[in-house]
Amino acid sequence: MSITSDILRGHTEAIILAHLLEQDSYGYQINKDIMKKTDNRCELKEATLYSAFRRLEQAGYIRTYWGDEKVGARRRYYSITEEGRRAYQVYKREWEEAKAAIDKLLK
Amino acid sequence: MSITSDILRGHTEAIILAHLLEQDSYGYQINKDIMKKTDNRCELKEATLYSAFRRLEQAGYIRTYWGDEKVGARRRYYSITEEGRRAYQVYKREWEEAKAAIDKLLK
DNA sequence: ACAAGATACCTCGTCTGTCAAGGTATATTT
DNA sequence: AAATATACCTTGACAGACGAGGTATCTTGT
Repeated sequence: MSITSDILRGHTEAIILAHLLEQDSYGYQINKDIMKKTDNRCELKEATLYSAFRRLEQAGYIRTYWGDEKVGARRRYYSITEEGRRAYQVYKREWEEAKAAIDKLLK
Repeated sequence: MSITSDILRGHTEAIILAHLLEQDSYGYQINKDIMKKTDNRCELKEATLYSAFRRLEQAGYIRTYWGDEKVGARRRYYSITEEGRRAYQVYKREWEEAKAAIDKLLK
């Protein structure tokens, strides 16, 4: 069973930042990683992903640069900024709180 | 800190059903209960609540009737149906899965 | 007596994130 | 030569949340 987008909603940015915390990456790869890590239960659709990238960049949480692939399609890499790291900590704490609250409500 | 609506989104219906599992209730009361149970961290806004009621009724998960208050404002009560109970179990399982998945993604 | 606040219901229109559908280009496999 | 995988992107529609507004009743403080 896959996880509905309404449940994932609001976590997209945190999920992306969490990935960039480990290492710089690019859209296609991030997408694949998320699916793999969750046994295909979470899938961020491309359009969703790219709009999240725009928001994160706008907010100054990520920076972007083009990879220098000699071969194959070009890749746009993303890296997390200091501000992004701080934002991630907030997202993370929000998640912990939300988790506790929802657990209390869904007995 | 309060929980953003984007994080709560997708759980509204489950939260309402969970309440009706315990006992029949009405909008205003449900709203208060949710806030109390979560120390004011979760607040479903009225408009949100009522639109969820409409959806749940449409889906056949809840039934509604007017209370017979002799005094005070009239109350519209909601009660969960058998179908609603089954739906709740699905919502609940979805939540457990989503929780596990997001926990994996937000290290 | 009157105002303010709490209880209780509701609707309309706006906003925002998701995503289906469409597009481009390159490399590899059949 | 066609299909598949990699890799990027945009547009427009949709759905859920909610701010702002409304109605009516009862209680409390002054």
